[in-house]
Amino acid sequence: MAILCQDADMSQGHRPNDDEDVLEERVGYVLKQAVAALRTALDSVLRPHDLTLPQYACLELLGRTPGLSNSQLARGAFVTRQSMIGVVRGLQGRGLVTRPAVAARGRSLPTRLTPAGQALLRTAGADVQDIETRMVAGLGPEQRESLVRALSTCIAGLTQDHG
Amino acid sequence: MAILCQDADMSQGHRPNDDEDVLEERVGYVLKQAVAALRTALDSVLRPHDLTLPQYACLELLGRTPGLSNSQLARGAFVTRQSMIGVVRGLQGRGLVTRPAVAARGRSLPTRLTPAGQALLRTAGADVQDIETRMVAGLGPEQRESLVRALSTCIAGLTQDHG
DNA sequence: CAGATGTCAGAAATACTGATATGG
DNA sequence: CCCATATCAGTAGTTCTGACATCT
Repeated sequence: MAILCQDADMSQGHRPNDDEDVLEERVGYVLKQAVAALRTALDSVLRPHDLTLPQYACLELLGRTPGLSNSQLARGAFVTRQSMIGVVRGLQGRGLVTRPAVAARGRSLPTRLTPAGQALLRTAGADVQDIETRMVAGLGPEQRESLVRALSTCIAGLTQDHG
Repeated sequence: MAILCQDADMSQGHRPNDDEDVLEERVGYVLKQAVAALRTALDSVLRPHDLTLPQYACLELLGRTPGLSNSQLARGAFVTRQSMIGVVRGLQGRGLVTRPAVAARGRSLPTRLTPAGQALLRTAGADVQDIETRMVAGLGPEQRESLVRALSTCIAGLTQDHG
């Protein structure tokens, strides 16, 4: 049991022992805590740009890979397809992305950044980059590498088949 | 820029170079991916117990520290106070937690597990423990320790003051 | 007075479920 | 037929914002 709990006043009545299974419990806990902190920091720098995190993620994905479909964007931004429909429409209404009205091939409607979308991605992206830089500022290159490797191992353990 | 994106078909047009700033970008990315995988796994084992993740987090927090207030539970479960009100009421309606109607001291209404809540926490907690065990199964003890340390460093970098 | 807490209300974004339809 | 896609509808849980009252 672990996953969650914070610094409130958990000090009373718990007192981890620095060993046992406490360690493995804390992995899920600090994982969630780290993402919460990252989320808060990103929200604060995205707000001045009038962008939510899913919206920014959408822009970044399109800047990296133009022409992604709605489903691809949804998977990439960790939201449902239904939610991504609203996100893309919001960006479309602000003239940040374009989308063909009819599919040229299949059902996919490839979305692309407009010049305005590219400009916003550049400015907002710089602020986001600052956050990420600050996040890993306390880690050396090899520590960052092992962090990414360890997290990838965790992901693999969670997503593999088992029963 | 990074934070997000998944395995879809990002292979076209990106091709990370294994060096440069790509690494630091991937930290936010794999972080989010790991939490998403963890969330999915937890949801699936919690569903048979008729528990959402916030509900389970609430039970676990109360099992660890009986008598927590609504605000403390909210912080610990990474949800807002308003959301935790609904979570606690749901658990209260199922007879899993108890809460005094009036505050004995101050405004805090300390919540505690009922015997039924303790029993459910034991059974559901075992399933959750399995998930966490599977998540870190591919890591050695020292790798788990350095993972927790690295994440804590990231949290510190994100939460410290800066202008 | 400031600060933490408990609660309420309304608007907005999101998730979940289920359903329909098209295309490979 | 199977699967991925795009989209819609309804319900529910969550967030955000703002507000008010109580207690330390």
